[in-house]
Amino acid sequence: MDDNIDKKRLIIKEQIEEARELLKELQTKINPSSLSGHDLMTNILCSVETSLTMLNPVNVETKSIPQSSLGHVRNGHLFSECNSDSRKRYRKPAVRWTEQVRVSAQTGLQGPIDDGYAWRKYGQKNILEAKHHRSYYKCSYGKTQGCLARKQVQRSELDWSIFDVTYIGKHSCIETPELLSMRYSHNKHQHDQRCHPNYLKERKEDKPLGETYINFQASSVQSEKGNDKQLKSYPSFSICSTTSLQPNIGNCLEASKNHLVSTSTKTESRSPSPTFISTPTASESNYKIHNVVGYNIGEGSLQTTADSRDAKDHHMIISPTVSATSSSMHSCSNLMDSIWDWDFPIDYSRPHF
DNA sequence: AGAATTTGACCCAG
DNA sequence: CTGGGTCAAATTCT
Repeated sequence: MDDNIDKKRLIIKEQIEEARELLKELQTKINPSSLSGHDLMTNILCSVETSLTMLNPVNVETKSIPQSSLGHVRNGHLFSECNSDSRKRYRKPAVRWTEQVRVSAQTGLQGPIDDGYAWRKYGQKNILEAKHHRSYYKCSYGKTQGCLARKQVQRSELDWSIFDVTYIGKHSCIETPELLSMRYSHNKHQHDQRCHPNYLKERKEDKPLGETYINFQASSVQSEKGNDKQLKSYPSFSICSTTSLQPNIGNCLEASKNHLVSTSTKTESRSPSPTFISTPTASESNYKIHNVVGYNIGEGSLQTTADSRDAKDHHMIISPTVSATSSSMHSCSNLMDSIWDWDFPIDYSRPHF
């Protein structure tokens, strides 16, 4: 029974990974001057990554990522574009997620390198009780375009070959055509990177390569309905994303009909109980993805993240019967966009899986 | 010379 | 008070 589920998940995962790689390929073929097209592809890629994440909760090492070691984002600094008044106002924490990237002697020079963005290192700290220092990067366009994206890179405590890369905030910068064409263009990218004099040095230090793990971290949201206050915790989810290249874009998003990854909400003290719901399908090779980002609130409904613009209406409901199909990339993108809120309020406790 | 990195000091949430 | 995050001057690199 468990084997059956694992097989199905494996197939779904392979299909989505295939989709991801082909989307990246497609992205490189889009006219770089067409920002909307590129943005669309980026959104789809994000959605695919998210789906992969939901499919692989148990594949990630159960390494503890203590809240303290992940630190926090202070409003004043992260949102430094604010004037001194608005610095004091509450701002939602920026979206934050962690990728774990494995580096090995054998595969160190293969696979996707970096994330295609230009980063500038602005700090390095030794972290208490951590063997390895943490490096701090911000987007190179932070000054010129006010992009607030940051990332932190730290070698894993448990596995020397794994780097924890924590991304904080969305890129708001407009990339140059050169960057756009470089992004997701594996061959060119790898060539450029390897030929860059800094490449070996950077790779040795903080530019992990190869297998990637992504942890979307848990959050707690206090919602108000009338006079009732309710604290809801949204469990984290994680995924190991391998980088296999497959030749066929075919139906990448035809994932598992009747497969649903969901998690339950909790109130106050109860632990969240991540649930993988699966029912048999007629054909294991023909899958369709359901909304995988959401929270089971009972009666067949899923609840997703808060609408940040309205604190009193902290969530929206998505029916699990809505499904994404591969018939239209655009509709898929819209759907995925609807289920993933980049302004998701997040806290930084360790993954549950 | 300009860009990028390093590193000690500072800030401030917890 | 502690320690993670950031700043910015000094240093190194291209």
